[in-house]
Amino acid sequence: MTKMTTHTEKDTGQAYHHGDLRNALIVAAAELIEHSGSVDFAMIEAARRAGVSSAAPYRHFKSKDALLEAVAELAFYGLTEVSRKAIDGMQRGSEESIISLGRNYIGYIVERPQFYDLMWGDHSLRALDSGAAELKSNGFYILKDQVEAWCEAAGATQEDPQEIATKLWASVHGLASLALNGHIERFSEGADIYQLLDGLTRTFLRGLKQTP
Amino acid sequence: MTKMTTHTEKDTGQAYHHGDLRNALIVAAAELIEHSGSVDFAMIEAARRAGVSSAAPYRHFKSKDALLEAVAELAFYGLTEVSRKAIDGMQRGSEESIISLGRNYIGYIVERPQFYDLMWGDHSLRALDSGAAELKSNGFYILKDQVEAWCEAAGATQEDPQEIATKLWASVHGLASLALNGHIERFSEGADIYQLLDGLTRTFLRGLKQTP
DNA sequence: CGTACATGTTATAACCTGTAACATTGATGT
DNA sequence: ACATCAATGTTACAGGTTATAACATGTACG
Repeated sequence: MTKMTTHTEKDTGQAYHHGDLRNALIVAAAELIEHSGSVDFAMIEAARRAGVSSAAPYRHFKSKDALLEAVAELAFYGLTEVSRKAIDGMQRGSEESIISLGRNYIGYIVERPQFYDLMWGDHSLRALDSGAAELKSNGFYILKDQVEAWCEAAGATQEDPQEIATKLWASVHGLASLALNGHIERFSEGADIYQLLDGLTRTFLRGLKQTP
Repeated sequence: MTKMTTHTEKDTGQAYHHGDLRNALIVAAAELIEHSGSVDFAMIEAARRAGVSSAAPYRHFKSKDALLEAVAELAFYGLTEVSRKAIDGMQRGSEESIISLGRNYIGYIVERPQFYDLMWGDHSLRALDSGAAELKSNGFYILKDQVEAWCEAAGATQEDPQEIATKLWASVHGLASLALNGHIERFSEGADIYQLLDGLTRTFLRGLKQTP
């Protein structure tokens, strides 16, 4: 049913009554979240932005949570996009490309603090059943591909690349999460989060190259 | 009406009509969160559990958010407690004690998924001004102490122990966070999260011991 | 054309937060 | 004791929110 975020309407955008209300609501909700800093906006506000009545959104979304889930999907789509760009032109499997992915990941989250809860908060708990899970996973496979190449080059084949990628992902995700809560600044005074990312990644990869 | 006569209060706890309504409400809220799995309970429900009317809670908490913040503080207090126990009797600065702290941290989070948003979600963004920030930090210093001892023993003094602790914390926190979202199971099928923690920590520490 | 159906509107039920006005009780000074 | 006061609790309610029901309309399509 939910086929990504696109309605696959006529290209004019003025087909039915509104034309593209579903997408208009997603955009309106995203703007409201970005502006107000939280998901505590009223449905009628999103509807108003789209120029429809308060009940109209419920023709396209079963609940407010469903609308928020659609916004989250949009955010994950954007994350995948910028991730691809982050390693564009870089050598596959280089430490620099892995770090670039991490830097990009952190930047995406830190610059959109309002969306963190949407993407990894309680909403994501309920959203595992929908087809959106695949969308959320795309970014991981970009990282996994780089890690696989790195493993081949480094000869560290005793560990599963998928597991290594998961560990790297978790580390970077943790840095971003703590940064949002202000913990990075509090404990590592003056330490740039990107510097922490760089050091953490290189140390971890160095540890991998060692034969225990 | 109800005679809750548990008097374990400090100076802050008043013993007037109810006796300990503030704490009773915190406990009631925590139970409701644990039971329903989210913070979407009604204030009147917490009030009912404490045996008071719907408006009574507002004599002790300015808003529902304030009550949730108090619950979060309780959760952080509990985390610090179990963290202390996790390294009880272990050798200070050993890899095992660091891993034990991580295992304990992950366990605490994974066993209380309902509390994650409360502790690290959007609420924590607004709560940095209150004195609760210190309470939230106590757990970190337990880790930092172990890392400092580890650094001395390992002779890896070229990096700031506080920074190392921050990196370790971020890694473990990321693992816990991803586990809550079901990502660990999805990508590292069959991989126990505690096994990931163990491997990640040991690899990172091994990388630290290497002179770059 | 005319019917079917998706889409949008108005009205409204049910619920929730937080405040106002009033009631009660324990503490305190004399 | 007694009066008084401030803290605590209660009832009533204003304002706002989600979601549904009943109704209306325009688009597609035979």
